[in-house]
Amino acid sequence: MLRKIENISEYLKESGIKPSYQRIRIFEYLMHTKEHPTVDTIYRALVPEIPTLSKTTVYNTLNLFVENRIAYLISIEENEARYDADTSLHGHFKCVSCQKVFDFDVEADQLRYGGPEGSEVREKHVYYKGLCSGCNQVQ
Amino acid sequence: MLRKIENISEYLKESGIKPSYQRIRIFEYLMHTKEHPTVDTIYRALVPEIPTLSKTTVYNTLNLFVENRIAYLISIEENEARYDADTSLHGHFKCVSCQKVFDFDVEADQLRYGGPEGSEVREKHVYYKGLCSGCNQVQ
DNA sequence: GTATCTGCAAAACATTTGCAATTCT
DNA sequence: AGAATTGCAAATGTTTTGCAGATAC
Repeated sequence: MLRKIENISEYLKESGIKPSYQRIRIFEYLMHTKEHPTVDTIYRALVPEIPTLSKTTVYNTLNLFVENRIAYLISIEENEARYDADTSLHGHFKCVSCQKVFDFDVEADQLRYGGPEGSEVREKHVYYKGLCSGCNQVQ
Repeated sequence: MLRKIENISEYLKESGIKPSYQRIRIFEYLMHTKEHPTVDTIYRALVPEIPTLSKTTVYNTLNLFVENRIAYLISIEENEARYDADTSLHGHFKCVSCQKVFDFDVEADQLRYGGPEGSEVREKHVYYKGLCSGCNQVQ
């Protein structure tokens, strides 16, 4: 489960990131959405409130979050990067028909094997592709 | 395990794909490599023998393979698509330092849960990121 | 002979980079 | 003032599209 974060500014500091206004707002957005947003989605959601915001800053900030491991880059979409502030183990199910992405539970003990011998696993990703229940019935 | 394919032309036909020369050669390449090649890699490997080959054809052909489910699109690389003709369940481990991708075994029973209720799972992908044994020792 | 497939060139995007302006302490 | 951050504009790189010529049945 996602750790309860009361103070984003403190959390960023702990993670080695200087808490600028833009960084706080972007992390706040990422933390409160379940949508695995793209850079464009984040930009469009925040630019009405932060009119000077640029996409470059969104790119820079997300790269910073990923490097400092407080967000995951979800590679489920081929053409564009998606981000998730929930770095706990869970699966993503992508419907090939309606394109929606659903989260689902993965038990930690279902992935016992830690990877090749002597290596250090930092992120575990599980994703499925198929037809979601809605699209499956229509067909 | 990957099904033993004796006759690529027949296999493409069975899969609903007209076996053109380019398609046969591209599938043959994909089947015999373990490298999860990019479009560019495939193109460069084949163009010396098929001088008229174009990248557009490689793109078209790989999209066709993915649609007809005889190849997987591996979304482990952010910037470029990689392809795999081995559609059996196995994991990909990507080293964040040397960028290499290693295959590893995933037991089917490690992913018991088939996905969200009522849905049809077509592909299961498991990938880890971290440091491979070589890069882990150096640090 | 008609459908399909191929491949060139151009277009469309996502992302990165260079650099100047701004902000923070 | 000095260092880091931001944001614009241009560059880069991958993938798609339009369309004409080639190929196959």
